[in-house]
Amino acid sequence: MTAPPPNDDLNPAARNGEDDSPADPTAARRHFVRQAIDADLEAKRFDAVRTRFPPEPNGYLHIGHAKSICLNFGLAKELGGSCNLRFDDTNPSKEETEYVESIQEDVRWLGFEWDELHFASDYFEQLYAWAEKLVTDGNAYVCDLTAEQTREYRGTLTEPGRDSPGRSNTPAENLDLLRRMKAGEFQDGEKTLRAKIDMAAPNINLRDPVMYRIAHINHHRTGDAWCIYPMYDWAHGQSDSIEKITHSICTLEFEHHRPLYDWYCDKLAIHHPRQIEFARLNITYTVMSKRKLLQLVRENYVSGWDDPRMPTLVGLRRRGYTPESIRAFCADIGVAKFNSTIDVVRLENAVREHLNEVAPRRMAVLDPVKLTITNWAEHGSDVEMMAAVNNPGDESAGSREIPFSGSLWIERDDFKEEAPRKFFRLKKGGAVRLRAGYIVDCHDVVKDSAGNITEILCTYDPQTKSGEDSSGRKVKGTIHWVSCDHATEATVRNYDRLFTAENPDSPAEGKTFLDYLNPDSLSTTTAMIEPELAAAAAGDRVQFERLGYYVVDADSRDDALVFNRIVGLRDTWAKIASKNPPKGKK
RNA sequence: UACCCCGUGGUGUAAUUGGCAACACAGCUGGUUUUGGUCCAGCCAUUCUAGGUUCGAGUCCUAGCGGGGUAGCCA
Repeated sequence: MTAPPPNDDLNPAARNGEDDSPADPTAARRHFVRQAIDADLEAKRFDAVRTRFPPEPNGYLHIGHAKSICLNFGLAKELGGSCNLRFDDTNPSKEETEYVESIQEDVRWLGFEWDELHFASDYFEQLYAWAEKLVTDGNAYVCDLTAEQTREYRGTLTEPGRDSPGRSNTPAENLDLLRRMKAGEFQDGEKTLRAKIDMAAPNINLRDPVMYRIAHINHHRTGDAWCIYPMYDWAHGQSDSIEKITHSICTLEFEHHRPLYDWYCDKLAIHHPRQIEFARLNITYTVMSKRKLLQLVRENYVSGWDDPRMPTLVGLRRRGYTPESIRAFCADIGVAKFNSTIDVVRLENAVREHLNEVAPRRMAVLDPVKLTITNWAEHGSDVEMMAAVNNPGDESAGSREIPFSGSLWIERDDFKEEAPRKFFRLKKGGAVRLRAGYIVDCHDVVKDSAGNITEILCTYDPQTKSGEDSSGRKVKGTIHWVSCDHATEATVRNYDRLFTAENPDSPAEGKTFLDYLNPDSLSTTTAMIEPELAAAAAGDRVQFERLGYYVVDADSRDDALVFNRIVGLRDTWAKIASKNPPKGKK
């Protein structure tokens, strides 16, 4: 048993970290939770660090949970402690086994392994025994008020509450009533067990909070064994205590539950963990509430919990995010009590940074237009194999051979008949480097009757072969391509942000978050891809040169590849182009 | 208009606990580059306000202002 010191204040002034050597670069990076734990260890309040991640199995985990997971498991790892996974399954009307499984998968996918796996429902027997103790000690009573009456009696934020008639029952009467509640003698809602604290407390959580409610519902683990179920406050801290958790880390909205958390542990005189609250994660251009995510799924705004546009872990996984990048993101954003919103570019940047190191480069043309090399006949053979490096930043990634021919697909965007001064790609009368190929000069274009360009005619410069250029020519631009005869088709799903508003959670008058759904959050196209990609398997991540990072989707088949855009490359040209809007022409 | 928490560049987090406001991202300049990617260099702050204590305040004190949370038999 560990009694808490009187001062649980986490204000900076009250912090008392260990005396870190200033030379330790990580010392400055320690967030307030870490500092509090360091201080507790120093003060011998606890002998080790034991944390837990306590999800309710009523939905899929999202990036916000990842912050909590990284915090709890990370702290345990850093400090040589332990971290449990515990399902807070005290409300059988909302919880399902499906979620229990997905949550475990998600935690493991993120790269963490729990020391012990528990369910709050495993503690129902102990919880009940403790409830009888509180009753016997005169610290809890059975209340007859209806839900409606309970609300009325509770008072308001500015007025104190009134005592429930049950408050004057004797312990013996309460014990009898509680046992009959447990035995199923009463209907749902007929009675509750309430802690006897203070109906005038300014903190409403202390106005005789409900401990047990009656619900004749089948529980996903305990079946029909129980018809009374503990409330969060009654179950959570006690579960922490049973597991000898030292630091019970939760989000800010539980801050004024802490006095109740402490009250239960004190009255029971059991191991007393310290609850510490931090600000939950908000990210721009998305929503994080389980209710809203569920609505997006149920009403088919997305294809499911694992839709690549969802901020769920299953969604991010399918989108192609790496666990490393999510962990890096969580470490990057820090932990504090200030309610902030993180710019989604931070997340995008995290995955870009990781993939830049590990994703092999490949060429794919998403919006193909044909480029014909009119002097290719001068070349000795129809096809020439070109060496292309897999990652210019990583020599060990090696290179591959790609076929080059007189008939190529290039990106429609990479050609303009008349181009602005800063356009470094191909234009009529201009030249461009074909990546890992030759420099070509454009002399003409072919158009259909509607005036659309159907073919671009170029000559190649034999002196300019990639890697053995003897021409001395310099061109401003390099573009990607694939050989028509060697390319294969693939479906490419270009995903974008799900919402157009930075904060869909605060809609304008008369609107809802659904009014800000991005109609262009998914655009699908058929791309031409280089031969090397034919062997790509689901989950493989590559960089399509000059475009972005892509992952092979689970829907992909050997004869019908599907790629998801994880994130685009940083696009400086788009910035320049948007600053100098084209005049007149489309 | 009750109680609790929080205010540091555009965004987020630091500041050896009273001693030159730092790091990252974004933005802007420029350089390198066979990806307009990567990489490199530079620029970008009256620490919410007003008083006070002090040789010295982002940090301590007082008052104000602003933001968030709380009235489930949800978690």
